[in-house]
Amino acid sequence: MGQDEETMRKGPWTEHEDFQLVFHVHMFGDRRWDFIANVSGLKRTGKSCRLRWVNYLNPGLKRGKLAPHEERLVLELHSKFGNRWSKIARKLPGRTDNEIKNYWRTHMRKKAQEKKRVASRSPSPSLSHCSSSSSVCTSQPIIDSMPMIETKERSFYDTGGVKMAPVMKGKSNYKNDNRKTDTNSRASNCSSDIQEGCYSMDEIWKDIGSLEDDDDSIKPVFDPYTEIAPSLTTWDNYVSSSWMMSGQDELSMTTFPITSQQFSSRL
DNA sequence: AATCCCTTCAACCGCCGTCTC
DNA sequence: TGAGACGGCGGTTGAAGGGAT
Repeated sequence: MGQDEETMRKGPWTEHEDFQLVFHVHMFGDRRWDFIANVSGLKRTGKSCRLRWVNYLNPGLKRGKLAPHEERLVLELHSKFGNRWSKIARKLPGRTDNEIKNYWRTHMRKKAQEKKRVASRSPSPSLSHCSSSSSVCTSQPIIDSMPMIETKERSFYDTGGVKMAPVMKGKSNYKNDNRKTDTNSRASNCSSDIQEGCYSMDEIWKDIGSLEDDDDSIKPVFDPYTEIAPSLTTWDNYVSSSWMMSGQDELSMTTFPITSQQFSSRL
């Protein structure tokens, strides 16, 4: 990799970075992450790009709480596969391994706490207790040595309704971005708009679509919604003809087909 | 109103398997 | 066939939100 480790950005992604990543995945497919990391001008590792895409930006992702049938499926599959999160995730379209892993940790911990509480209250040593609303009991230990912290009682399946916007959840997804200094852009108001889903990925995709309409020099090589990666031929043709790869390594923001200004004006 | 504590989840790390040369 | 590069996976961490006190 051409990028110096120390110049690599870490931490939360900004809207602009997301936009860049989405654009480049749209162009090149979701396979060659190191290439995308270099070409996009993002100071991120290929790994980081992949993770952001897989766990957050992929348009095929479902957002919000797991449906009851999904919860049951997770329980069933976990009893079958254990902590093979990616394997479990594959059975739940639109859900990521990270999401399921987090779900398992938080909800199983709750369930374990509840179990513990019930056990300590009831003199009965019965171990057949299952969470009141759960129809599935796992046959193996619930938690892998999870620390038990006594908390307020709450039902394991306390769904409480989905109150988050499709993409922007309760808290901002752009923790350390520079919108505070960019007072003119729509992004500058984003944090207050977040509850209303200020700028969802749908919108980003829409924008990318309209950009392509505007400028016929930018053509996707695959349809992100079909998740078909570009063929190698297309890829190579594209690379050799569209980008001036002579400088290699660094196709920086100057070659990014959308300028920062255009980007902010679209926000 | 201020502070504390708990919960959530995005993102990082390290390891391992696969691919490419 | 071996080495290096890369991608995928599971475990873990830490920032931020929000409820409780």
